[in-house]
Amino acid sequence: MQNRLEIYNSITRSKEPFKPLHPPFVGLYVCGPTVYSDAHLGHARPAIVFDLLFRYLTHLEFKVRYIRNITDVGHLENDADEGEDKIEKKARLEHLEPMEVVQKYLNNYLRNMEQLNVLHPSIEPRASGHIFEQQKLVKSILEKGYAYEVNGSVYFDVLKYNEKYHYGKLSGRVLEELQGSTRSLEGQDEKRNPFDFALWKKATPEHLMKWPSPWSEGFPGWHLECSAMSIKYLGETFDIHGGGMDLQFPHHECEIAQSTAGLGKETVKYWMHNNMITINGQKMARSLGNFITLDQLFSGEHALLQQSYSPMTIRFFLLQAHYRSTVDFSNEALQAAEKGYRKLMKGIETLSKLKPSPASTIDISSLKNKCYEALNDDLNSPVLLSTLFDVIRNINSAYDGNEKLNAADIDSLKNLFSIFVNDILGLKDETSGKGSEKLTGDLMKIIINLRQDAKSRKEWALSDHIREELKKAGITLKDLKDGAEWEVE
RNA sequence: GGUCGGUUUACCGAGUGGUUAGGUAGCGGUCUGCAAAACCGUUUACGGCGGUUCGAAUCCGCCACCGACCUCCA
Repeated sequence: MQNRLEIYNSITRSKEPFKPLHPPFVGLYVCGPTVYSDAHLGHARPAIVFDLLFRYLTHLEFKVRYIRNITDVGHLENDADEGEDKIEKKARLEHLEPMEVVQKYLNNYLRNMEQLNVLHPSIEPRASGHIFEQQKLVKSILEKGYAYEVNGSVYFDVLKYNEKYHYGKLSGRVLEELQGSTRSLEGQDEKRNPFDFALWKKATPEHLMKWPSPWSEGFPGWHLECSAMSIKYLGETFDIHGGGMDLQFPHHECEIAQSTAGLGKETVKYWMHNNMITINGQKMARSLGNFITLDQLFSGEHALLQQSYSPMTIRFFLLQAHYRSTVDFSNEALQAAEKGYRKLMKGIETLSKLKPSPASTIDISSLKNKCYEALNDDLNSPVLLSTLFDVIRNINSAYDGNEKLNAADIDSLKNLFSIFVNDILGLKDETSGKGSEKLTGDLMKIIINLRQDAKSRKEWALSDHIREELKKAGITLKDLKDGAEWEVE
């Protein structure tokens, strides 16, 4: 099983057998968010996709070091390497320190990830904490002659790089074509070519987040942090680098160029890219303003939402599609996912209630293999789920007495769901815990309504009896002008 | 304009050159005091036009439409 995993490598545009560089160790780096506003549905996608990969590799007994960075510096608001820093802009708008903005939205992002049952990566490094490493890489690139300094800023020399290496190999860009199509922008006169990109930017006087360097008081270019931090924690060559498809160009292309120029060799073996969430057929993105935040999904408070959707519904919804396909948001699709998710959870509960028969009428011997085959085929979670639903139907049939399962088969099915549903897909039953609060509320509503009926019929003995019994159970009932409220002692 | 990807039954969404994906919804039935759940059955599709083939939704070509990237972006 262990060596059968195939993953789609963006750089070769084909599925390849996964062979770690140094088994049993696996290095995995994924581009995390820039924390300057609430996380939206689009942020959940890579988090869940690579959580699935992390969980599966761990299940296969690889020793995975999973790095997911937090970008807290260096993202400029406007066109290429010019304009205001996004975090600083938000800080100005909200009257906060830039690092306060970062902390606020980072906390929120991490809370959302926990709600989605996304495991914490091994390390969650922040760009601002790795300025030294980034400067070191800039120095190395300068020494090798692939960068130039102008007025305290350092730019990567793409043309020079392309003489020896291949700029555009990941995204399929051809430099001559880029030359024609790259927009000419204001304030780019420092660059030798419009497709050159900043490694270090000299800060303007009003810029808040800046650090001393040999070139100027300034800040690192956006692409640099991932190169520097992946090298620091995973080494000069590592296994997998992931992220959203929208990062393929220019971000990942520039990363490849920087790392290759600085180290003289390729760093990443497998590039994996998850596809986008769309809404009305268009990409969901902060900059397009068509996003729904995760908090809004969980609470239902958004004009486009007909209801709230639980974190596990969202997780199930995303796992029902393959990670390289786009997923279009709609209430209809989410409601279907909610019901499907509940059916799965209920089926697992039914399994635990099943009474063993002497012999089974269902052959479950090939199930586990089918599940592994689905995952081994480039993490095909939809096919895995379809296999699991076939099992659910069998379990329900057995519960209805149409099929039979013996004790050993019931045990191995329990084991199967524990592995694939809980451990690998990361789906958990959320009807207990948080759900029980809702249940209590609903129960109380029923009791209170019954008591109101009794009161309206002047059945005071009964209504007092209900109140007393609730008191014994630790619930205080308070009659209001119309209706009643209650609280637990 | 360039590069890349997509178009599947009512909706979502997999997939393979010839055999039921799965979920949701609908319809009929079983069960049931009613309802719900569950089960069984059912509706059976692959953008258009050509080509290859004994056979294509699956391979090739052309066309149409949609999208992503070419600015920041998950």
